[in-house]
Amino acid sequence: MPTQTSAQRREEARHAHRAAVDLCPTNRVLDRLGDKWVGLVLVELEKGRSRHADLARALAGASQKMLTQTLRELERDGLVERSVTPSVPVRVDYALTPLGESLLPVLHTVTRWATRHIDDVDAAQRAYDRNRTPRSHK
Amino acid sequence: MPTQTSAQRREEARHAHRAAVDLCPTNRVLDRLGDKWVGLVLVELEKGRSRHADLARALAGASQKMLTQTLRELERDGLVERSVTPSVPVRVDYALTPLGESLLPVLHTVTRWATRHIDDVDAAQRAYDRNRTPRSHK
DNA sequence: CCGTATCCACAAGGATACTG
DNA sequence: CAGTATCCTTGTGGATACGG
Repeated sequence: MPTQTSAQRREEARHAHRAAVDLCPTNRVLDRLGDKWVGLVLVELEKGRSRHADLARALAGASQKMLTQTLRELERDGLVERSVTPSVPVRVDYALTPLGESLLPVLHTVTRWATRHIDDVDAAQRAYDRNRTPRSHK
Repeated sequence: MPTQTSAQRREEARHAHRAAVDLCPTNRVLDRLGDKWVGLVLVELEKGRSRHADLARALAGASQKMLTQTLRELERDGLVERSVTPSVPVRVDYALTPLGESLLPVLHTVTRWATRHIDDVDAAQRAYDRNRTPRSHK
């Protein structure tokens, strides 16, 4: 008589595998890169140090909350450096750290693939949708 | 007298910018790559064609629903090909398409950066957290 | 064996208003 | 100017059960 049912064993395996996935460096990086505004911020900072207000202008689609949150996460990861100049009003600049700059080539690799193959992806999506959503007339 | 308030103009700009972001090939790809199980599936299929059940075993952490959903999305994007052998019970295999294989080097670039620099990221996070959550004793 | 349908919890993201 | 706090809507992912 087993001390655990097979369902119990499977659930344990699920949790163990999930913990491993969450620790996996690649997945952690993909996760960060997958955040909605991270790519845009990196591209913007690649042009050079930038003030908060300038970033806000460049990322007009992002809410103030999301912009700040994104910058904080990147700062915590050591990818972005935040520097405050205590004037009145205060001036806050953001810049890539060396670690952040080392990530740029990775981003460029993604961008290159995307621009080269996005047409293929679009075509595939259209073909897929065509076969599943046949023209309404029967 | 302006026909729109500045608040209205800013909101329009937000929406316009967001639409552009959603269309941007790079962001679309980052979005897909950021999906929780996409990286794992690609790594698994890189080893070769695989049955659904084998993928389920390899991705023990993923629920059946998410596994299927992930595979569908990748199929729709033209990255993965699904083939059904109508035996009893049915046998379903998944394999990378040439387009999917062309994405592997991109993934490897991410993996390489991640394994090389994850220690730096961890150190940065610890340092950041240390300065914001000072030891409880005062 | 493979897939779908439901229902559900939680996290991500956004709108707004307010502070130093 | 930069940031925080609050509230709210939506999307993502998971558990479970059922069907071909």
